[in-house]
Amino acid sequence: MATTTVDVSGNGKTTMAEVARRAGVSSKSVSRVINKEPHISPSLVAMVEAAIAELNYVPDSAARSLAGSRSFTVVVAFDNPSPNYIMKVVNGAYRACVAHGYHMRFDTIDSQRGHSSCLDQLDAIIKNSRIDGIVLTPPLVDNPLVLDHLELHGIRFVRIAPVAGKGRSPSISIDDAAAAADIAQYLWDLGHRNIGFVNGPRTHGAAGKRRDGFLKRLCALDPHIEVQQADGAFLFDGGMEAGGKLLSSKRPPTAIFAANDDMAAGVIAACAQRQLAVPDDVSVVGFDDSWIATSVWPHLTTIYQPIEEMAAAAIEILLHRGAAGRPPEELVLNYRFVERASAAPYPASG
Amino acid sequence: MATTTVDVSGNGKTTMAEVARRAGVSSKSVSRVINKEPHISPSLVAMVEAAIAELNYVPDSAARSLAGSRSFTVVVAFDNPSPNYIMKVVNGAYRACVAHGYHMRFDTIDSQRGHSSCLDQLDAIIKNSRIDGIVLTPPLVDNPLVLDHLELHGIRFVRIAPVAGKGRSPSISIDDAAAAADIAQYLWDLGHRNIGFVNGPRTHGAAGKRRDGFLKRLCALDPHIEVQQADGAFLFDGGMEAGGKLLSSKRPPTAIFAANDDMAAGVIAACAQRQLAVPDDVSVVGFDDSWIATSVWPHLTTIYQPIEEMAAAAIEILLHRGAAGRPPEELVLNYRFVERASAAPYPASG
DNA sequence: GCAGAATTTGACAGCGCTGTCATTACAAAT
DNA sequence: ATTTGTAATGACAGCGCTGTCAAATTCTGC
Repeated sequence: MATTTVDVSGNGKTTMAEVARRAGVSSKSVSRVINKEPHISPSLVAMVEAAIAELNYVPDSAARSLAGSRSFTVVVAFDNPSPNYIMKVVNGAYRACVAHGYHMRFDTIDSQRGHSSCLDQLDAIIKNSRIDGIVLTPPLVDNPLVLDHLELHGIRFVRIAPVAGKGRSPSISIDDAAAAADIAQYLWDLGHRNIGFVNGPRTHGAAGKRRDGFLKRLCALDPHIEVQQADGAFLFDGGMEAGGKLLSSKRPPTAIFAANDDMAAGVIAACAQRQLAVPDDVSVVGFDDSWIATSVWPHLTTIYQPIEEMAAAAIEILLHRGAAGRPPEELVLNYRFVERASAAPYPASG
Repeated sequence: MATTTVDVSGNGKTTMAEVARRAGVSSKSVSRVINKEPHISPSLVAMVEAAIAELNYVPDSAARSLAGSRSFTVVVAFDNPSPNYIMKVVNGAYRACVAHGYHMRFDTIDSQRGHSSCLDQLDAIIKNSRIDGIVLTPPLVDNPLVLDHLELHGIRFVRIAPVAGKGRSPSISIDDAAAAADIAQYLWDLGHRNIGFVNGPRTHGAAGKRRDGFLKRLCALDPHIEVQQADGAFLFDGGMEAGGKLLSSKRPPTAIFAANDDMAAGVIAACAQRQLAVPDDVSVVGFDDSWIATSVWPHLTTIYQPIEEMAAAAIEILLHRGAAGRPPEELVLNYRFVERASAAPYPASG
């Protein structure tokens, strides 16, 4: 098909009735095609779709939600300390929503404030105005209370990077364990044999997967390896403190893998504080390829997660489920190892 | 057929007709009160408002936009490299929108791609579906083409931190010049006499204001002072490069003020590269108090801008204009000097 | 072949609100 | 007292779409 971009000159508010007239059918038939209702003939579909394309018709979501039962609104829920992560998710989800004529809301659920508060916040979101679905991000995705509550209220949801509750909802993730294993292998191949790990919060399932994948590969490489670990809560300060702990142990590691970039940046700061050069004295690797990965020196070697795509995919699944070809319930997207300058061979060779 | 009225406590499904019945008036009168139309008696207002409160009524925005001419959608437009800044604006604007039952869209306008492209992108936003207003953020706010275009199309807009085109729209800002002057004074009081400045992009008006305020105060303190400057484009790498330039001049400054935090972080990295300790050898001050301010070591001494409040205020002005007490057209919010650990007395005393 | 079922389409009535116009009430002007 | 004007309210018709129901059409099986 040629790229027939119909110009919007003067256009702007074509109605369903016009499309119907153009296609020589009733407006209800147009509605049926748009909503992919069952029992419509292929020829009807063809005619209507042609008319829609010719008139460059876009359904009015206000009218749709007034007449129908759907709100054309989905919400993206967060309980995450990193604005970089949130921003990417919001961006990806937002674009996908706009592309489908949906509205996107986003809300923060502070699960630190206890179970009941958490559910109250959830209630506020779902009762406020009936929503068509919700995208959950870590660490909300692994909170059984939240999942129970959503199921109880019959709210459809899609989860990004869940660890627990497999099968309770469609999900999008990357293979965190494999990515962490890649890092382990990378560091090993660089010659490092004394490697430290900075863990994320316990509530964050993906952090655990990264840890497991990392440790498992290291154990496979050397069953007797000892990996020193410290917790950093996914925050810069936590990473700095954890890095300090590792670096001042009796056997300081020559390489440290932090489960996210913020903590990796903190580890670099801890190195600087001790006059240790990165990567010459200590190699540091992060995870996420977030904004901060290139806002430290040296730029972080890290794992790129296609967060925007993941969020967009989550929206797609939320919106298209029940339609013709049902998309896979558990989508795993590709990560990418990003080699920058924060890790180097050991012992330093040049 | 039995309508299972799964009642929600109060909220949920009350219609305007119910409110009207409750108040003993016509539904149109309720509508008038809600929309603050002229020529309504105080007694009517009182009755209707009481009924609204008792029934916990919330107007349905889908129905409102279908029936009326408004879309209940505002857009926030960006052309900004910093996700931290965007995130804060989005957050503040979003909350304000939700509080008023409005939808928020946000879009990026890439003005690097030339004038016509820039206007095309703007057109796509305002033609897509008629919007009720637009919030402009720097550096879009000072782009005369954008302003002209918006005015031409009769789109109302509010600007955050504009420099040029005073009076062309309501605006929200902080006193960038005064804040920068505070920093100059602070550094001066610390004993620094050789001070460098890292500038933001030329297109970003506020960066210029910071520069001017900073320089002016320094000149007032010492008319013969020489301030070395470099450009950093508001980015980490740019700041690092600019810092490097300053630091390797024949007369390296003992203190550097960067026009935003990202560049300040870059300056710190440049110091580290040269084995210069911050703040002992070099003091560094940033601007914005963004996420990165506490994601570097030492944490940045900087200026806190109430970005979320500014964005929320922008939305308020956009939505309430024309209503009773018209808010001030040029709102100036307070900044706050945030003293952390990246600046110290010179010469170092302890 | 024909009753009964399933498929495919259209007519029509609202969804909850606002714009328009008609109507009332009452002050000011003639 | 009558006209004129304006403030204050209501009746009613849609906005653009979908749900319901009925009608037309095409299949089934026996």
